[in-house]
Amino acid sequence: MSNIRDIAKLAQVSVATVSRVLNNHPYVKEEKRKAVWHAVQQLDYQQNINAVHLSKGKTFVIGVVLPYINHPYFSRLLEGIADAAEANGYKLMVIQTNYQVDKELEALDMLRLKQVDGVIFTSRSSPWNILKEYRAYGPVVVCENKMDNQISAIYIDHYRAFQRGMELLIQKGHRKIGYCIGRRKGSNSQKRHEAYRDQLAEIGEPVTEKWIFEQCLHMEDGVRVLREWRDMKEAPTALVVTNDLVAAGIILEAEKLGVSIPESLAVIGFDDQPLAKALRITTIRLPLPRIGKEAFQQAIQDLQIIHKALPFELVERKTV
Amino acid sequence: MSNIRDIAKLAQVSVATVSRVLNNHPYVKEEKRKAVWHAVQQLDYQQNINAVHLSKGKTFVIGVVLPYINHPYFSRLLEGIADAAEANGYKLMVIQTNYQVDKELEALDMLRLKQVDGVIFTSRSSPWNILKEYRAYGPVVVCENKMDNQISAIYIDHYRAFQRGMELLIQKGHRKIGYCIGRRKGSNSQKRHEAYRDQLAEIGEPVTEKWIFEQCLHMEDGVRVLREWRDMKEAPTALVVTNDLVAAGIILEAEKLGVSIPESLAVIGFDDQPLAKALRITTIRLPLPRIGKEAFQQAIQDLQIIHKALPFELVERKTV
DNA sequence: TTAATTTATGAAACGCGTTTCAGAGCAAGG
DNA sequence: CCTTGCTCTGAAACGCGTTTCATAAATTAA
Repeated sequence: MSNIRDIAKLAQVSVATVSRVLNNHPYVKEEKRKAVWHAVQQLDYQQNINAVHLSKGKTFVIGVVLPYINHPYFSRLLEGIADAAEANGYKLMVIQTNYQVDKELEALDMLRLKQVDGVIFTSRSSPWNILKEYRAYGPVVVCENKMDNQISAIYIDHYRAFQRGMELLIQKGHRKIGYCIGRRKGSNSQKRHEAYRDQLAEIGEPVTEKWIFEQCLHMEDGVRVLREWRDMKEAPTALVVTNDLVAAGIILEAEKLGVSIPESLAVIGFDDQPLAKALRITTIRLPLPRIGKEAFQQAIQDLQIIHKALPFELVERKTV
Repeated sequence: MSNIRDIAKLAQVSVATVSRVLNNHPYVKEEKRKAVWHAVQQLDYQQNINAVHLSKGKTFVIGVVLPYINHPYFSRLLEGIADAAEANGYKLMVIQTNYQVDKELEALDMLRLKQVDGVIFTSRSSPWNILKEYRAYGPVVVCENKMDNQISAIYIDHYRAFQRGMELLIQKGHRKIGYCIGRRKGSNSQKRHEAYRDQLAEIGEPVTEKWIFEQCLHMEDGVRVLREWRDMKEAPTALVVTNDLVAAGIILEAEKLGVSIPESLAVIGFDDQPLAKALRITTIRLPLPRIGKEAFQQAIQDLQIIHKALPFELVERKTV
């Protein structure tokens, strides 16, 4: 393996000149330029990017933490991030956390150790003050509605989005409404719960804990929910399902068990995945790739801390 | 930012000793050890991992190239890789290529420039000799049936898997059989075509080009296929669909248009995604996470070049 | 008691590209 | 003719952790 000094020697110039040539800097005589390139060929020189990273103090890599890679919500988010990264000449380091705090910490440590220039949290378990602490080492961007003057946030206003879903159901005459969620903690989930609570209060209905289905992430969870729903003595007439995949599971299982949707049970999903369209699921469309894109932009250029809510959109189809 | 030399000065030891302490090497007097840790605290020392990478000539990062992040086939593969990486203390650099050769080259360049210790190709567009060329810079692992004594391959025997699907259809009496594929080139696709051709020859049927549907990756493509199928003067009675998502699109669209499955059209999918189970799609189950896991193992330890086919399994449900 | 080990430590070299700064040479401006 | 102001170069410093090698000191084995 030859290095820049070998090139300098062979081309009879200084390493500074070699560096200039390799990086296309001006102020190098044409003949020296040629001599350098010639030497590069001759010695089959390969740059060691780690030396560049060390020297520049920058890597052009962004860390992305996400709980599950194989979930369309996060896949689409990641896709948006990846497209933006590609467009800006950045690479991505992907950390799958399963919501384990120590994995999230690993991602933050990459920032501290200068392995990445910034970190995007698509979701998290770690307490907020940890993120703030690591903010000192570089940009940290989250995808949730959290106002903090040190950390940028690109998010969906999940309170309003959930509210929109509730409104639709209420407007259609539903009063017994439940919901499905991935997990209870997490600020996005909390916002949704608040919307749920407030909307029910609006119509004078109490919150029924049994109608809140947790651990809803995949299709199988929807199947589980529908079965539980069927076995309830007092069951809701409508469900807000914070994820199309779960909504699809519910709907397909309902079909199998002869439960008519939306007559016996109205379902509204979230995300507007292709699956939702195929199954004609009424859903709240979220601009996931765009969240990813804007979060990325903020991760590489966090000069101004921003908190930006992106718009959602109700897509009415056949399940409400 | 303090560095190891500042620590050495403050602790009144040499940098070598500091390094030993930080890495828990033996042969350091307890008092010096304490002095070093004390200095580390005092100066709030943070290691610069880029210097470590430079010095060690290794980064504990593996590059993963995949055409589409947001596709369950690749998501599941990536998930397997990510789990294995996590278990082995490695990080992943993910490169989404959209099958563009220049993006694939970027991934290979990371290997050349020592940014990653190895590269896994879950799929590719680049010519084989390019991979071979870059093999000199480190392990390159592919997920396709390709025998080359320099590059390891962890794959499904797509010839046999496709054959298995065809056999089932033929056994059920089908003779007019078409298939759906993501793209025609790509060695996995070629193997499948060969199986298709050979199985048809077996029953004395010709290959009908019109019954080969390309660009089938997403649900929408399945919708498109079903519509095209419906408008055919002479249409196949069965389709081998190399991806459950597309199979689902076909089935859901068939339902909408009143086409009965499997009576009017038999469909066999691939992968066995949760969606296939939910829609009761007969499919060939592929061990995607396991491919990812084994490919990863090979990427970090490619002492022996191997070519390993992993087993698939026919899962009979209701669409054939 | 002497030889052979083991423990402990630091200087220096190694991995390697970037960038600053001083200085030289040369052309354009006044 | 003299002063700015480019153009062009290289020495040296900078970013920073790891590892080898020589050496000294302390044990243990013989």
